[in-house]
Amino acid sequence: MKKLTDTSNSNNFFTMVYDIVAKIPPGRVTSYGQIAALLDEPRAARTVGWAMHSIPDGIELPWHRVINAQGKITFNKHGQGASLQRALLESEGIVFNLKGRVDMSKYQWQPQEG
DNA sequence: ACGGTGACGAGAT
DNA sequence: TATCTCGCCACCG
Repeated sequence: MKKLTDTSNSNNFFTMVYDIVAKIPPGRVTSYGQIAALLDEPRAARTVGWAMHSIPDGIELPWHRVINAQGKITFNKHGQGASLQRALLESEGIVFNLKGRVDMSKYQWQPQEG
C-alpha cells in the first residue's frame, strides 16, 4: 500500500473523493459518509476514509475538514495527527466541545451553499 | 480472480 | 453515553 490511485485518472473513486474534498470551504467540515453519499454510494464511507488516508504527496487538499459522522476526529498518525487536524480546524474558527467533538449540525458543509 | 484491509457508520448492549 | 459488533466497498498484490 504505497502508491495508490493515479490522480490523473479522474474516473477513479479516490480522485472523485479528492475533487469533492477540494470544494469544502474553510470553517466547514464534512463526514466520510457524506462524501460517499455525494458520489452516490452512501455505503462506501470506509473507502472514502481509505482514500483520505492515501492522499498522494504533491497534491494539496483541505483534508482536515473531513471528520467522522459523530463530529469526531479519527485521524491517528503515530499516536498524533488528531491534534494537528484539530488545530487546523480551530484556526478556521471551528469550536470543539468538552468531548473533543464539533457540532455537525452547525459546521457540516452544505454542498448547495457553493 | 480472490481475499485482506481501512482516517466509516449505524444499531445493539 | 461509551463500547462493541458487523456490514460496506474500492484498491492492491
